[in-house]
Amino acid sequence: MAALREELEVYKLIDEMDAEETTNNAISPAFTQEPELGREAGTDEDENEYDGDTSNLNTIDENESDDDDILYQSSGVIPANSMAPPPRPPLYKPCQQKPQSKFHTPKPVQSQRLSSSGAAYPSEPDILAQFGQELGPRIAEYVSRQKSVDEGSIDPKWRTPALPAATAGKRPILKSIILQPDTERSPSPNGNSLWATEKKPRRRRHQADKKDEGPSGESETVVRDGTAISRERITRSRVSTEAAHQPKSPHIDAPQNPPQQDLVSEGAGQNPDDEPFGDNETGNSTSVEEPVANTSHNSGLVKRKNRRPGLSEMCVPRNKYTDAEDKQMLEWAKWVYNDTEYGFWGEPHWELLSKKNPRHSGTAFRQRYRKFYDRNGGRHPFLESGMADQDAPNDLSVKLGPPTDSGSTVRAPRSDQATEGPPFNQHTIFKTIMTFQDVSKPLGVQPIPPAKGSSVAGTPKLKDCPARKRFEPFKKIIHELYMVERYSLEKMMIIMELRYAFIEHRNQYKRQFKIWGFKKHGLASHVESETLLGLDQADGGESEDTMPGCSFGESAEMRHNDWLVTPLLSVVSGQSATVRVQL
DNA sequence: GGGTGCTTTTCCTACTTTCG
DNA sequence: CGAAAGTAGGAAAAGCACCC
Repeated sequence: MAALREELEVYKLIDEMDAEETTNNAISPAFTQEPELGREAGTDEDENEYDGDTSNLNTIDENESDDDDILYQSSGVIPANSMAPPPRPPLYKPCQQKPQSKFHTPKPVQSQRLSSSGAAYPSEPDILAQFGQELGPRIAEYVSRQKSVDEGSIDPKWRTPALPAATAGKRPILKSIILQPDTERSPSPNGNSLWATEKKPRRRRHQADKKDEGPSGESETVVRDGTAISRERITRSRVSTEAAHQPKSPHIDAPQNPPQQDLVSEGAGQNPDDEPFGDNETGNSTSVEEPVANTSHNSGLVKRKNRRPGLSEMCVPRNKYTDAEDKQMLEWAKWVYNDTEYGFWGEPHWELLSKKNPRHSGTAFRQRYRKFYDRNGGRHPFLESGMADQDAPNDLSVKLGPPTDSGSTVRAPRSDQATEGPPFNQHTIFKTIMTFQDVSKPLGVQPIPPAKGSSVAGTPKLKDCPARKRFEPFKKIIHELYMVERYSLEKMMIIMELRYAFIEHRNQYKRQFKIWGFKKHGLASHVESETLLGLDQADGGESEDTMPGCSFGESAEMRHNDWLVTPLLSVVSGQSATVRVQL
C-alpha cells in the first residue's frame, strides 16, 4: 500500500505538471508521447495475453490498457506485485490525462467495455470504501476523468475514428476489432462519421476540376494554351493533325484497342515522307514501306472536338500509333532480337528507333511493344508459336540474347508472364496485330508482376514542375560544382541543399546529368558538357521553356548574380575552394 | 561514385458510356 | 441530345537495383 501511495503521489505531481503544460501546448506532448503509450500498452498486452490465466482479472476485463492496469492494481483486484515488472513507471499518467488531444484515439476495447456495462468503472462509494478518505477522492476523480473521455456516450457521428495503426501489430486483431457497436451506439439521424471524408458526387477527373479553378489551374491552362507546344513530346512529335482526325472505321467495335483502329483506319493514305528504315542502318531487308507519320505539320494543337467547361478550345491531339508505326516497331524488335546484340529491353535501341521515328519516344516505343508482348502471353509477336515457347521460359537463366556492348546482359522476359496465351501463328505483322485483338483477356488482366524496386509503398508524387524545369535554373551552378570543381555528386547535393535549398534525389541528378551531358568519365564528355552549356549560354542563359508557375524563389534568382562559393565548400570538400563564377 | 536499366506512378488526353 | 462520368492509352517523371 505504501508503494501504491507513493505511486499515486507521483501521478499527482505529474498531473499538476501536465495541467500546466496542456494549457499552453496541448497537442504536442500528446502527439509525441502517444506512441510510447501504445508501445507500453502493447507490452502489457503481451504480458497479459500470454498469461494464459485470465481468471485473475476478475470481472472487469482482461483487456488491458495502462490506466486500467494501474486502476486494477490500485483497487486491489490484482496484486500490484503480480504485475511484471513492478512498479509501473509513472510515465503513463500524462498520456492518460490528455484525452482531449486531437490525436488521441480511444481504444475500441475500452469503448466496448465502458459502453457495454455501466459497472465498468468502480463506483465512487466503492472507491472511497476501498481507498479511504485520503486516496479515495483522488482515485474517484481519476475514474471520473476516464469516464469523461470515454466516447461511449457520444453520438457515433461525433466520435473520432479509430486509427488502425493504434492496434495493428501490438494488439491482437480480435481484440481490436470486436466493437459490438450495436450494444450501445445510439442511432444518429445521420450515422456517418463527421470525421469521415465527405462523399461527393464523383467528378470526371480531379485534374479537370483543377482546371476549373482559378490560380491553381491557371498554370495548367497556360501550359495547354501557351506553352504546350514547348513540351518535349510536342516539339519532337510534330503531331499530324491529320492523324488526330482519323475517321474511325465503322466496323470497329473494340474501342479499347487503338492499334486495331489505327490499323484499319490509318493504314493508307499517308504521305510517305518518313521512311523508318530509310538509312538502312538496321540492315533489315524487310523495310517497312508505309510511312510512319506525317511530320510535315508543325501545328501541335488541334481544336477540341467536345470541349468541356474549363478546358481550352485547343488541345494536343493524341499521338496515336499508326499501324505503320506498329509494323515498324515490330520489325525493329524482330531485327534487334535476331540480328543485334542490343539488350532487348534496354533503352539504347528503342531510343534509336525513336530517332528514326521521332513521333514517339524510345520509352514510349518500348512500352508499346511491352503491351504487345504482354497481350501475346509474354511472347514476342514476331516469333512463331514454336519459338515462342523458348521466349517465355520459366528458367531465368535463359536470355534473349548475348551481352550487349555495354556489358549489360539481355534480360530474360518476365517469367511470370502468362505462358498460355493465344496461339500466335501468323507471320505477318498485320496478322500479328490482329491476333492481339483476339486475346480474350484485356491488358489489365495480364499478370504484371510488381517491380523489384517498386515504389508502391511510397507513392511518388510528381512535383509541381518537372525535374527538367526544376534543374534548369541551377544548371550553371551544378555544372560548376560538378564538372569544374569536380565535386562528387553527394557533396554537390549537400551544397545545393544547404546553399540553395535545392533538394533532389540522387537519381534525379544523374538523370539530369545525362540530359545535360555532364559526364566526368573522359575528357570528351567534359568538353561535350561545356559545349552544351555554351549552347545554352548562347540562348541567353535562360531556359527557353520556363514553365509558368514554377517558382524557385530566391534560389532561382541567384543564377543571375555572381556567387561566391562560401567556406561551406571548403567544409564539404576539405580544401580551399573560393571560386567566383561569373554567370 | 557514376552510369544505366527496369519498373511503376502520375498526368493528361481521347474516346466511350451513361444519364437526365 | 448534351453533359457528365468512366475507361484506356501515350508519355514523362521518378525510384530502385544493378553493374562498372
